[in-house]
Amino acid sequence: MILSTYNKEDKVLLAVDCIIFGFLKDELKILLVKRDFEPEKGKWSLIGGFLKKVENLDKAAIRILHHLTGLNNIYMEQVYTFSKVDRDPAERTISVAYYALIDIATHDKELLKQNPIQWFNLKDAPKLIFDHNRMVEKAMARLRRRALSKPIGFELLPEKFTMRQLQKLYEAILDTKLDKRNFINKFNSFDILIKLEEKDMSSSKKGAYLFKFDQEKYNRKVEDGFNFKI
Amino acid sequence: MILSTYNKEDKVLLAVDCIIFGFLKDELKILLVKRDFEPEKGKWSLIGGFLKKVENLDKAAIRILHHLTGLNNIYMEQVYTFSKVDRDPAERTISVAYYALIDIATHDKELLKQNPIQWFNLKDAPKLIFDHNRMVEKAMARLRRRALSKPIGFELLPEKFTMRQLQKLYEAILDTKLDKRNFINKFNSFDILIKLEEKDMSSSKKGAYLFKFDQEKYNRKVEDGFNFKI
DNA sequence: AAAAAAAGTGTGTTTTAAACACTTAACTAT
DNA sequence: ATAGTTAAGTGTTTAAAACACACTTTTTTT
Repeated sequence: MILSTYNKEDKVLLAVDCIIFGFLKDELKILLVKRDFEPEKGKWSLIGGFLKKVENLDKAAIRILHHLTGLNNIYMEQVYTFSKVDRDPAERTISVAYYALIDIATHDKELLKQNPIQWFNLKDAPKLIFDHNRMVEKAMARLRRRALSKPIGFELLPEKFTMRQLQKLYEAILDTKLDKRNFINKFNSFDILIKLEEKDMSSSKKGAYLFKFDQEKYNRKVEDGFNFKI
Repeated sequence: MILSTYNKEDKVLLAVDCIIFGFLKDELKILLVKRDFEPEKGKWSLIGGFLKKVENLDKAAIRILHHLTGLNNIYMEQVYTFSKVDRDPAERTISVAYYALIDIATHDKELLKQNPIQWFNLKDAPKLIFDHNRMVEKAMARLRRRALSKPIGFELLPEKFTMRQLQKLYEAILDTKLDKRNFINKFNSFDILIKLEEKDMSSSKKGAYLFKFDQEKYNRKVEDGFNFKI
């Protein structure tokens, strides 16, 4: 067999850029890195790198994220491939965007060592290089769609959380206010939460019951999907 | 500025593969091509080609589809990027899948000239090369999701169509039987159809009223989305 | 004139979504 | 000790949407 079949075809650089969402203090956040090479050195950027010949894109995303942040075992999902001809002024580069959801508190130690990396509130994140802002928008749209069709929260919240935190997470993602009672009724109907004896005392005198996800039921719902109508 | 910034990075071939769906005689169909080069010469394949340095992916998809089928002005949408290391045995190739919906009857003349191209019923399509069957599955999942969140049909049906055809289309996409009365009630509630005086006599003695889409209302619904719950 | 084949049409029931406000618990300040 | 403050917790009623369901009409064929 001829191995040079495609010889006359153009080859391109294939990048992977990661949109890492986190949630802390009722705010959706995004992890950015100060770029330390040209072009656009010193500007804020998504966490990114190049695909190597011997790995697939999922692997590349994991490797790149780990290399720049120290983060391990983060589940990522492909969002979209961006290919405008002059998106990177230095060289023709196509970039595949991946997004991930992580609980900021859990992963804080891993992150703190790393230097030019920082969480920003999604709302007041800086302007990013190239088409990275469009990537964030696209990932955000995906996250919103996901929140309406599957349970979300396991990856973004600490193991134990209050109903209020969960509601604030949905409010942040869907960018809307929700009624407390309807939210709880609705969420309970999914039957994926376990109410704990324990209370969280940090946000009120009375204290708020903590919940955790029933992992098995949660996963089943992720498979089957549901309809969370706002 | 240095243009050799990324010099040490690997470059790869970037392919585009097109999943072209059609609808005829109550059946969802897919357009395939008999591959005329190695590897896998003579096997059935999605319509595909390689990205050139000077075009973006959307443009490449349009060019490739036109080149192999003669089809023009077909709206395509990116689905997913496939990157398994050995997906193409000849050379490391990443492929971006695009899907499109077309009305078979309207485009038949353009297609007939082209030789090794053929419509297959989705159900009994042949085994395809590489990971193309997975691509079709992924595109099909996208199509299903799309049918539940936006109107569909404008691209797949002839200009004038019967309620029965529309229902059969939804049944084919969602792979389920729907109740005639409920389907009509539901669809009418979207208010995007115009009932014509004309009847289609081809499928019954009595004849069935023809409908067409109200283009403007249809487009508005595509923008806003809706919830078609089966 | 009866049979066959597809088209056309509406209602009642069940389920789901949405709106809505007061009580409880624990602390704080006087 | 008492009144005030703050967030937590909890159900019901109403409105809308989904679902189940069966007979009549039109025209051709025999």
